[in-house]
Amino acid sequence: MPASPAVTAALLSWYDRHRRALPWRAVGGAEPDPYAVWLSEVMLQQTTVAAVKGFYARFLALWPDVAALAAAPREAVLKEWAGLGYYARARNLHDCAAAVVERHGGRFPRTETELRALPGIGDYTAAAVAAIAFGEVATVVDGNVERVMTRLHAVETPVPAARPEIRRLTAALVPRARPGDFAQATMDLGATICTPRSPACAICPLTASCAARAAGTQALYPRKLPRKAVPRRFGAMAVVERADGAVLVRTRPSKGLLGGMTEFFGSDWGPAAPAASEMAEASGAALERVGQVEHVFTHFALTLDVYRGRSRSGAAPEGCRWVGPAQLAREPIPNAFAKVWDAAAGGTASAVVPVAADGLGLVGLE
DNA sequence: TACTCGTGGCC
DNA sequence: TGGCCAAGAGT
Repeated sequence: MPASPAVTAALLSWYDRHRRALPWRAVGGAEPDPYAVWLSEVMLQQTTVAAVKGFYARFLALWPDVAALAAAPREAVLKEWAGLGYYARARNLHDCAAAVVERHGGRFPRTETELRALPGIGDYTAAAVAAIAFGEVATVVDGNVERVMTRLHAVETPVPAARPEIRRLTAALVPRARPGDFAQATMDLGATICTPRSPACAICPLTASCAARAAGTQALYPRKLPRKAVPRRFGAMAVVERADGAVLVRTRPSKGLLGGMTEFFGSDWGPAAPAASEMAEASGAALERVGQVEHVFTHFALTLDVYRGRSRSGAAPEGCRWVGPAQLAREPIPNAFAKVWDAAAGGTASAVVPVAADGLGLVGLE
């Protein structure tokens, strides 16, 4: 399949002048570190560059290579991932590191097929690591590439049904010489020029070849089917203290929503929040309601009534445990529950632990 | 195929 | 304010 020299050349030329400087990118033609490429690609799944940068730096400092990450305790990996979202990625990341050590002697395999067989590596990440880290001629298709290609060719089929067509269109443009740069160029273009809203067509290197631009319809692509409305659920969560200042927590089931993460004592989530008396009885504590927090997950919104109080007996309800401040700081607490902590701590001046605001919450636990 | 699975920023 | 969006994977 012959490449399209004009579009590919224009894109690579633009990339050579305007590529973004990102921490995980090798500089000056240096060899990319496959571990760094893989780690960044997993973190970047459905996640913005801005959100990833701090997490990436901390992971690389704590675990500089795949063997170090494989040897880390699972709880430590989850704790460092807390706040980044999609926690199955953290579990798969850890499993993948172990698999690379066990199956491949601690070196990432270089082919798309071998990479694809590892935990947490799907079609996109396998192609991206193969192309960027190893120079394999792989077709990398992410959300940016979809947007660029559907505009370039005015693809009328909505995604995800258009994926096979988008893949063919992309594959026809991949150069044998610089497949990794081509992939990153297309993604950089999608992130900075061919953006979802208000694309900067006037300064786009592909504007002369773009079918949507010629028709003035660039904003219509990629075509998408309407989504369903997100339902709302209600529940309650309580920050319960023991006399010595320990707090009641429990670990969520290892799979599913926020799998393996730590939560405070709480109710199930459903059409209505439980009554205050119900929460008090189940927790064995005298509770006061201190507020409400709102959190929007991908497919539902959650409203939690927040309670705070002191245990009467010091007994932990079934499945719960007491943790002191030092241990609490090591717990993997997702942002949804960090909001609960903040609301409980901010409820009165006599909050157990002072809370500052650093944008990540839980500063009072450090 | 269609659903599950976080979070923050944007307009 | 709320819907949309972001370098997707697993089931």
